[in-house]
Amino acid sequence: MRRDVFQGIADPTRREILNMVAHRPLNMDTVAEHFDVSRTAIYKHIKILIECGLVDVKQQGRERYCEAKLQKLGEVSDWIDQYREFWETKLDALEKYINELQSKANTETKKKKNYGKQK
Amino acid sequence: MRRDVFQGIADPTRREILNMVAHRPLNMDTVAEHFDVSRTAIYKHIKILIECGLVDVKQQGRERYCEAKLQKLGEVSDWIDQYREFWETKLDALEKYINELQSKANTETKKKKNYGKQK
DNA sequence: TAATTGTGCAACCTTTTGGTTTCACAAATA
DNA sequence: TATTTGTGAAACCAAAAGGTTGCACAATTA
Repeated sequence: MRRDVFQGIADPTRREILNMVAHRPLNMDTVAEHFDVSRTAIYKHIKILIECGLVDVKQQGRERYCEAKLQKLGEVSDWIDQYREFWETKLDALEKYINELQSKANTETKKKKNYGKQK
Repeated sequence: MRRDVFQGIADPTRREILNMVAHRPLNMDTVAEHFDVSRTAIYKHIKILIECGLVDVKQQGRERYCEAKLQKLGEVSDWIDQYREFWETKLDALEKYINELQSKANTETKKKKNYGKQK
């Protein structure tokens, strides 16, 4: 099964768990008590968070403390950043494309993109 | 079914679709041809992207052009930003918690968080 | 007009997701 | 020692995700 950060944060319960343990490490049951689904259900969510590297577990006596490893969020952040200009300049894809066409027409540059209909 | 941006970008195929149409609007089949799964499978992905507001469709004759609406990525970006200090300062949750404890001990402030074991 | 092209959708399938209840077990506590 | 507490895991379930094939149909093109 696919286990990447994007999937890790896809579920709202998991984002809530992350938010809890981001502030301070918490043991399993403390996390679970915060939700109205079963303890086991929360364990499964935590397991997924562990598998995709967003949470780390430290044993302490019989308790297991979850702590957030938020560095992984950087992957998502980086992915988004490459598109930031598309929305922060208030241009949508179409406007941006038209701009590209116009500058191409003006400077007679050769094609760089390859998604076009090539038939 | 849940339809938010987090879920929209959870699937790698959908991220790839988004990347394609971010650069310029493309009609359905052009997008579909780029993948080795069936056209219908890609349509379903596009449908999800539409439902969570990341893609918009413009009819043009019998063709339907998908264009990216990347503003929605801002929601994810904002969510991540609230945790940025946790990883960019190179502190993990535990260190940060210890720091919090220390400053509390020093200034005798009252508790603000409520995730603690209150039993 | 006939054939092709771009699309939508229904029906169906398998795997994953998100949940449950139940049992087991070791550590801490009365 | 007996009980409570924190955890793990198995067995099971319904629904959602992600995929398929096949048909329908209107717009375009030969």
